[in-house]
Amino acid sequence: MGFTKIDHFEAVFIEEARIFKALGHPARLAIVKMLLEKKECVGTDFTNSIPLAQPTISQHLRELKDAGIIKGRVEGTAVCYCINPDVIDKMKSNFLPILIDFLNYQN
Amino acid sequence: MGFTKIDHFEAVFIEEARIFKALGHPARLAIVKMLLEKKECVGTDFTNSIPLAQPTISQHLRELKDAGIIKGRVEGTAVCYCINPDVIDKMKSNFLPILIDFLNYQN
DNA sequence: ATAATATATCGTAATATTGCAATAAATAAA
DNA sequence: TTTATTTATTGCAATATTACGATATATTAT
Repeated sequence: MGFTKIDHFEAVFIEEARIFKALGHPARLAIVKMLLEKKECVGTDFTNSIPLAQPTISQHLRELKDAGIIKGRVEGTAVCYCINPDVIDKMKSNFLPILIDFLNYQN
Repeated sequence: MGFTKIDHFEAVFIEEARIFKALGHPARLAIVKMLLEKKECVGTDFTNSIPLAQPTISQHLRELKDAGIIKGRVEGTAVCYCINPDVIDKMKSNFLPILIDFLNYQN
């Protein structure tokens, strides 16, 4: 079908999967890594370094925004993007535990 | 189009996005968390606790296997699944750095 | 050999995702 | 006001994903 039967899963699982999914595309990963490094980027920074058309990049930016990973604020004709500070807490509560479980995993 | 122009992105990015993508579905996240906790599960363990049809779960298991996250070994009529030990290194090299970048992020 | 159990595969339908050209919208500069 | 710049939206085509019933396969038990 192409949809996810999210109603059956715990809310925490769905939220966590949502973040993983948002990071599960090379272009979105590139965007996030640029923001982690440079703190702030405008749209042209992405269109200049990511080999996809501007509307496509705009779409990926919106997906990251919908997932709560980035934020944008209008700055003249440009939009200045940054990591959403709220996502840090999500990483602490969701990502950190599962990563630790992976690293502690004994065969 | 629905396909990803992976040819333009660095191999490391693609590999990393692939892992995130594989974890980006509640059912697959549930499978992985069960395996991290119980070390070993057979197929019925998943079909008993995840509210999806058996073929659907089998499909998710294969995706996790294709992404290199889990392994399966035949055990009588059952298949015994576990975390692929190789994934630990992947987590160390891909997952850990970006998580640290998130946690160290200063606004 | 037959039946039971467990998993995988096939076929198919519905929905989602990815990508881009064209265009709109919004602000800044001339 | 007109033009340039930057971003978002629309419309569309192609491909991918999700889900499940039916069925195949493989092993074990009777």
